[in-house]
Amino acid sequence: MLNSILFYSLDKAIRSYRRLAQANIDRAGLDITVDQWLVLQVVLEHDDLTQQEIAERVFKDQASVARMLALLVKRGLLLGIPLPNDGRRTRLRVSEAGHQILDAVQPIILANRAVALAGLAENDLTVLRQLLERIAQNCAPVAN
Amino acid sequence: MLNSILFYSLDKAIRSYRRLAQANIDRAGLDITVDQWLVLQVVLEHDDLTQQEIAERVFKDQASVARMLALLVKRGLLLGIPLPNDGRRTRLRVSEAGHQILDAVQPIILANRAVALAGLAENDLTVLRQLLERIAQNCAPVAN
DNA sequence: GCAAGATGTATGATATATCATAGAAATTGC
DNA sequence: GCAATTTCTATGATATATCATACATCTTGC
Repeated sequence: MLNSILFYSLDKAIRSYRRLAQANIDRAGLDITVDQWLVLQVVLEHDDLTQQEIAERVFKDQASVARMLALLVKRGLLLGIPLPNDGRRTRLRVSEAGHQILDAVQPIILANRAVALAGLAENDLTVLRQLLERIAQNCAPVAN
Repeated sequence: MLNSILFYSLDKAIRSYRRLAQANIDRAGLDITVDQWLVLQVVLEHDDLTQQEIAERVFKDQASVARMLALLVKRGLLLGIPLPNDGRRTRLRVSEAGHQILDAVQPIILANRAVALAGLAENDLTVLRQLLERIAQNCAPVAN
């Protein structure tokens, strides 16, 4: 039975949450995806990362990040300024429009989390996080 | 910090597992994706479901399932036989090639699960599943 | 300095995710 | 029995996921 498979529950939980999050962002009239929001947030916090570094932080791959960044720049949420010391890269900066959308999304994300985690105690979350981290570690390819 | 966000851990765990699973399937020389495998497995168990019903079982949407079924038929893993009592539908059946690939993938999936869940006690899994189900339920849209 | 290797980015190909909608076929209400 | 509604499937548009690879640029070794 599918229901007895742990990964089914995992998949279901994350997909449910993502749908909820996206629905609430859409409902607020904000034109951004959850994934774009995440990348934008990472750039806000660190504007000197390579695509690969961003990819590791958001757990996507470099190709996905490259396309998302191009889209965010195209939409005017990010600015790409050529880096003088490395001709391959551009320094990314969140634009004014980007800041506005991040500010608008922030409370929605917090509300979503509250809804998603309703009824879970602080201790539950700690246990959950530990188990999930263990699974991720178990699955990680041996680096070397 | 991203690391303190539960959904980050969730996303990371499921993505790690999916990558491991796909890598091992690929390594075995089997030409099927994890998602295709899941759909094929569902059809094997119930050959009279609508796309919508399959979609609910695998927690995808109908459009995704439609495309995956078309691809599975095209690849010869599924057979589509028109249903006499409903001109809109076709009865899906797993082909001989489909059975072969399911049989070949089965042990790999089991091995993957063992690797992913190494070090987790039976009790951990129960707790984990309950918490994940609760989250999914919290996020589910009110049906009516 | 320069050749070899490493790093950073972009993109093609294919698969999946989602919404919206079109079109066909079945069901319902009356 | 037929019109209105519902159900089922397919598909367009756009976004993301992944691998592979092309290409430019940087770094290292010597």
